[in-house]
Amino acid sequence: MNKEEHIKTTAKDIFFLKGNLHATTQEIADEAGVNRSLINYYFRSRDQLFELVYNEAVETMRNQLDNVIYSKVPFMDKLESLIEVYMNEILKYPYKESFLITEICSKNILLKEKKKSHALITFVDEVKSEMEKGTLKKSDPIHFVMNLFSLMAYPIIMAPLYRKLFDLNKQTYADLLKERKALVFRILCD
Amino acid sequence: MNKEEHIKTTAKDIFFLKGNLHATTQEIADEAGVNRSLINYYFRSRDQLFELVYNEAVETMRNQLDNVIYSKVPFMDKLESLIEVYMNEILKYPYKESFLITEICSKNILLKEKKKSHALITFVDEVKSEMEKGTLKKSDPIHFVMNLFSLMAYPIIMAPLYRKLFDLNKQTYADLLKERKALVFRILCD
Amino acid sequence: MNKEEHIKTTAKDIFFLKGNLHATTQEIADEAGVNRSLINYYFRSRDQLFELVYNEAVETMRNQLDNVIYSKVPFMDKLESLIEVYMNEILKYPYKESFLITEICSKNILLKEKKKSHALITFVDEVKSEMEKGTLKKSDPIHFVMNLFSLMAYPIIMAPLYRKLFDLNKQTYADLLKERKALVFRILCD
Amino acid sequence: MNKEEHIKTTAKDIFFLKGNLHATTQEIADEAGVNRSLINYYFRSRDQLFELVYNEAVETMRNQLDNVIYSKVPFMDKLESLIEVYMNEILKYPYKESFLITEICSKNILLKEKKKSHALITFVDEVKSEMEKGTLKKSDPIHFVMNLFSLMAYPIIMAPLYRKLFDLNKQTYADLLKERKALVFRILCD
DNA sequence: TATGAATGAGGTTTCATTCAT
DNA sequence: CATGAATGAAACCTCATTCAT
Repeated sequence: MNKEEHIKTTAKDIFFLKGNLHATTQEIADEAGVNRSLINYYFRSRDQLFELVYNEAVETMRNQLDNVIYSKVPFMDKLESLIEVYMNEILKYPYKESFLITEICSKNILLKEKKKSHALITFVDEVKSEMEKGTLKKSDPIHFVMNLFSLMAYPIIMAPLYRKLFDLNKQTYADLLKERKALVFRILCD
Repeated sequence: MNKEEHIKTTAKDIFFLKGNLHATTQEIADEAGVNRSLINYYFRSRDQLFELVYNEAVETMRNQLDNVIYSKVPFMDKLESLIEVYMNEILKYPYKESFLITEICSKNILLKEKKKSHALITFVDEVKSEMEKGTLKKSDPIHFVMNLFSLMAYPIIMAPLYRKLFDLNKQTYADLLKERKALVFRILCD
Repeated sequence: MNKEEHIKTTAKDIFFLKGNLHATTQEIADEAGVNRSLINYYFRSRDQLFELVYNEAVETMRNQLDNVIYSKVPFMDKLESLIEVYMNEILKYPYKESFLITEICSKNILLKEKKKSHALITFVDEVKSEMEKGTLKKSDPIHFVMNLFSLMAYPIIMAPLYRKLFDLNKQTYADLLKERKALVFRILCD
Repeated sequence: MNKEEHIKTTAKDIFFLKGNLHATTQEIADEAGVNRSLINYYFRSRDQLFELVYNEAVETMRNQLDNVIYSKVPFMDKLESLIEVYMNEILKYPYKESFLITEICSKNILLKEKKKSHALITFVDEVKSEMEKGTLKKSDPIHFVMNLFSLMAYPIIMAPLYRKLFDLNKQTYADLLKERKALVFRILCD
């Protein structure tokens, strides 16, 4: 069993699945069943471990979305895939987005990434062209993108709140989220 | 100038406007221009200060929404007001929601509040009756509520990310958000 | 109601009756029902308040013992009175002795008092002369004094421990202590 | 040199030999010649260190007394041993008893220990049977126990006071205490 | 005389990190 | 490769005390 990889996986789960973004090195070490110093040995510092697993998670997501966006299928099929892929991914690590919000957005860690995402430009262009064709309702494509991601992400990252508010158990809520895949599609395309 | 109130306001801004949820007592004291111990003098501990300002912010929001929901106006007008009020409020302290996500949702702080919100039930009932009348498209009212809040909140709490992705300045983004008020209404009621 | 006197009495009870030698000014103020700053106003500092009430308690004790020692009665009567008076006094503020032990003995606060107690010398002289007369068993009078005070004080300051060890309620233990008055006398004089 | 053990020993001496019950972690660290945080590393908190060394000291005492009490020797020999052992032990850490008085007795830390000491019961029974045999003067055995421990402990824990009162140097007082071993025996058995 | 506000000293604890093996 | 020991930098909190009415 590769300890380095094991620590990374454990950390990823603690941070982005369990949502314990402020887990200490001790907590991670305990959960992974290794000595705390080992974390420093492999990753130099807690922050570097964090950054590493965060970047890996982002990378995985980006790859999947790129695959969809650059696939040669009609737009509507692409949109459907995108919803499927994105919602599945975000369900895997719901707190990765939370992290985006609280940590990255407030500090300006984002500023590091310089170039605008090519995949994003590609997708926006397709949206624009669909609007011109009349297959999508006309509006600023940015709104389209925002709507899309809002409708997908927010109910997932706010799951605990909504489950509480509407008194829903895990399975019921999971079913609700599954329904949303079709629902989101309909809202955006009708 | 009342220092107690001033510390509270400063803290609220640091926590929920600037998004520095982990601000130390020293940072808060410095920003407020007071001696650090004064924070303990008034609020006993950092945590109690935090809880206090958080609860106050939640309370303010709740009151505003209640006013809208219990107002005697036609549903569509009510929905319009609700969008107006909620988006304005969330713009005031965007990171209050972030806090909800990362801290409250992951731990089970939510469990404290026992009863389901009466205002929420009222609103859901109205949604249901509009669906029966045919003025809203039929679906699970929970989806309606989720859609509504997703479309409003997510673009605001993700503002820094979107501004970066689409390379937009503050004003442009603010205009975009203003546009959304009508847009969200249309999406839900089309 | 004289607040200065009231604070003093309250402090004395907290310190030497309840045994809370480390009571804070706040605790004392609360118990006395006054503002904490008032304590500083009257007594300058916590330490000075402490010293004051301690000295007063010591003074009271000393006066009572002096009265007995300098009284013109036969030695055996004097000894009986002394036991009566001392045990009653120590029951009033059992933790005053504890304080002696932990605080005064370890630091050298005692060094301040310069002259040997005249009353003590008087008493020791009388013990010596009783020993010469044969009414008391011969030994170093210091041992006599130590025995006397040990037998009286220790069971009182250790009351909570003994009550626990022998599983005795308050009243039973009080009765036991009352019995000791005669007992101590017998042990020393038999 | 094992630092953990060394810290414990140092703390024990500071607390129960020197009588500085309120020694700070810094003082202990300085005295032990270690970094202050090391105390937390090994013992988690100052309180836990304190409890640990206190319990160890109590345990040592208890073991020694148990050995004496459960030894198969005539009662009078046992009593002599008990005096020898107890006085030696209490001389080692005189302030351990002080702690008992001020801290434990006033709060109800004692309540934790549930069962009555078996050794104590054994000893009391033996005392009772000696009284019936007529080798000890008849009285409540509790008084016998109290007398015994009072005569041994009090002059030791009050040593600084008595040395001052009678103007005795360390050696003279030590000699006096040594004399007391026989003296206490005589008083109880005469 | 009395008090609420404000301060500063001093203590404890947590935690990431470094050291030495 | 792995670990236990050790360190130092923050952070927090409590409290006595002082200040200004």
